[in-house]
Amino acid sequence: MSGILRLRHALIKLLTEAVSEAQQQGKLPAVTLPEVLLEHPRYAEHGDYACSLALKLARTTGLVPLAIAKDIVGLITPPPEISQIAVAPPGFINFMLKDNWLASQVEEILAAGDGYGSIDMGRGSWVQVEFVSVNPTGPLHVGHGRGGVLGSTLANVLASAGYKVETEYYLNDAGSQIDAFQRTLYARYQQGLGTDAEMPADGYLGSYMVDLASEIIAQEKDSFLKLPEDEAVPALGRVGLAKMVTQIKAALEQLGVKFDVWFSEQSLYDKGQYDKAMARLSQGGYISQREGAVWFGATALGEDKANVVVRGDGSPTYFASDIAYHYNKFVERKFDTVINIWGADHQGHVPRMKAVIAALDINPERLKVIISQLVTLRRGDELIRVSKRSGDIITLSEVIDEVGRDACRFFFLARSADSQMDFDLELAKKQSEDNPVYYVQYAHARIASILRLAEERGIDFSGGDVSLLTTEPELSLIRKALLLPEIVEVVATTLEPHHLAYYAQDLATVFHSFYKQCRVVSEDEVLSQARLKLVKATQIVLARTLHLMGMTAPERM
RNA sequence: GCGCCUAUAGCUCAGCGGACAGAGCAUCGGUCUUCGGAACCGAGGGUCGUGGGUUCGAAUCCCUCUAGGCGCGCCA
Repeated sequence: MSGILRLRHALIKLLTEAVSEAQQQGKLPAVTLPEVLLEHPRYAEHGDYACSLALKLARTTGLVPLAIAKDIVGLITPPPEISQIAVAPPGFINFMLKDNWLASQVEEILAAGDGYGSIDMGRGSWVQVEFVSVNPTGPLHVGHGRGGVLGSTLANVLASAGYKVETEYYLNDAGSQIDAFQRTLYARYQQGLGTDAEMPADGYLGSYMVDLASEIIAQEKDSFLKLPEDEAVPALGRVGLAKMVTQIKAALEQLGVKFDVWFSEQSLYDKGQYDKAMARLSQGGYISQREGAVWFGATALGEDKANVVVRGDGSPTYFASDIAYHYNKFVERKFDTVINIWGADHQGHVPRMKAVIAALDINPERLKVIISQLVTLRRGDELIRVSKRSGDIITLSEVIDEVGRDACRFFFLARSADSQMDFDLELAKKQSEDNPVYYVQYAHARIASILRLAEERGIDFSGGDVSLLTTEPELSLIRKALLLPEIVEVVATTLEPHHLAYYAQDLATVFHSFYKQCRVVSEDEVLSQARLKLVKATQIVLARTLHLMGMTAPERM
C-alpha cells in the first residue's frame, strides 16, 4: 500500500482511538461512533484532510462540536507526516501534511514506477466483469461502446486494486433472436442469388444483412441453396454468426477492449448448467407449472411477479439462460463478486436476477449490476437511429474511425454511467483541437519532451534531492500526483470509472501550471535534478491514469 | 398506472450530509513567448427543476409536483 493511503488509514485509526479514549475519560458520553470519514477540503487553508467527526458527535452527545473537536485533538499524538492538527469552527479537525514528507513521496512514486497506484484492497478476491454481451445479430453501435469502455476500465482498475479479475462477453448464440437472424440471412442469401425470397416478419432489415449475405455468396457460392431449407438455415446461420462475431471482436479491439472469456449461451444447455440450476430452484420451491409454461416466482424474495422460464412450446426463455448463467458464475466458477454492465433497457431485469441469486441461496450483494444509460448518436442536429432491427445504423467501428479511440474512450469516461448522453460526432470532431483528451495527453507529451531534453544534455537526475521541492507549484503537483491510489480505491469501491477522467484532467492542469511557473531544466543543476524527479514521477502517474482508462500516453503528438 | 435514471453557470457535466457550489467549452480581458502556446493567469456568469419536510447544517436524505429518457412480453 502506498504511504499516502497508509497515512489516511492511520489518521482514521487515531481519530477512532481518540474518541474511545475521550469516552473512557468521561469527556464524551458512550455513544456509538459514526463512520470516520476524511475528506479533502476545497480550500488549502483547511489543510490536506478534514474530518467532521466532532460535528456528527455533537448530535448524539448534545455537546458543543468545537469542544468535542478540541478534546479529540488533545488526545491525538500527531504522526511524523503531519505538521499540524487544527480545530476550526464550527468543529472541523484539519490535518496539514509536512512539506518535506510530501516531497519525500516523490521517491516513493519513482520507486513504485508503473506499479504506482496499485493497492491491495481486493486481497485477491475473485471478480468477474461481464459486459457488452450484445446479441451477435448485428454490428455494435455507440451505446455498446459505452458499455465496453466502462467495463474494460473497471476491470483495469479492479485489477490495480488487488482483485483477481476476469472479463467476459456472454455470447447469445441460442434463442429466438438468433433464429430470426438465421432466417433473415437465408432470405438475403436467396435474394442475393436471384431467388425470390420473403423476409421473415421478425427479420433484421438493416443493409448489413445484405452485405453479410453477399460476402458469404462470394465465398460459398450457392452451396447452401442445394441443401433442404431446414438444413440450410442453421448451416448458413452458423457461418453468418461466426462472421458477425468476428466483426464485433474487431470493433471492440479497435476500442481497446479485449475479453478473457467468450462464454457461449448454448453451452449452458449442452453442459447441464441449466438442469442443475433448475433442480436447485425446484428444491427451494421457486418453480411452478401453470398455463402450460414453467415459471420462476419468488415473491418472498422481493420479486413482484413470476416470470416464464420455459414457454408453452417447451423452449426456454432468455431468462432461463440467465438463471443457468448466473448459477454457473457463482456456483460452478465460484466468483466472489460478479459485475454485470447492462444497458438502461435491461433495468427491469435487475430485481428478477437478484431474486434468482437469493433463491440459489447466494447473497445477492455479490451480484452488482451497473446500468449504463442510453447513448443517442447525433451529427449536429440530426439524430441518428440506432435500432438494429429497423434499419441502417452507424456502427461503433465507424464512430471510432471518425473520432479516434482515445477520444472515444475519454468521451465515454467523462460522464457517469447514470446520465444519458448524446454522442455528437460533429462536436467530437470539431472540438478535437481543445478536447480534454488532447489536453491531458499533451501534458504527458510535454513531460516526455522535457525528459528528452534532459537526456540530450546528459543530465543524470538519479541522485536528485527531492527535499529541494518546496514551492507551492511543486507541492501542489506532488499532492495531486499522490491522489492516484485514492482514486483507484474510490473507483473500485463505487464502480464509477468517471472519476478517473476528472482526475486525469486535474493532474494535467496542475502540471501545466507548475510547468509555467517552474523552469525544470535550468542553470541550477541541483534544483534541475530535483525537479526532473518530480516531472518523472508526474509522468508515471499520468501514464498510469491514462492506461487505466485504456488510453495511450503519447511521447509526442 | 407502477418501477429505475436524469434535472446544478449560455452549453456539456462533476460534486451526492459539512466550512465561501466546481471544471471544461463558450464570452471578455491579460501573460510569458530560451524545457512543446495543443500552454498559463484573471473576469463575468448559478433562487443547484418546483413545493414541503428531516438536520446544528441539504445541491446532497425523505415526500409532492413538473419535464425528459428507459422499462413493465411465453423478445433479449
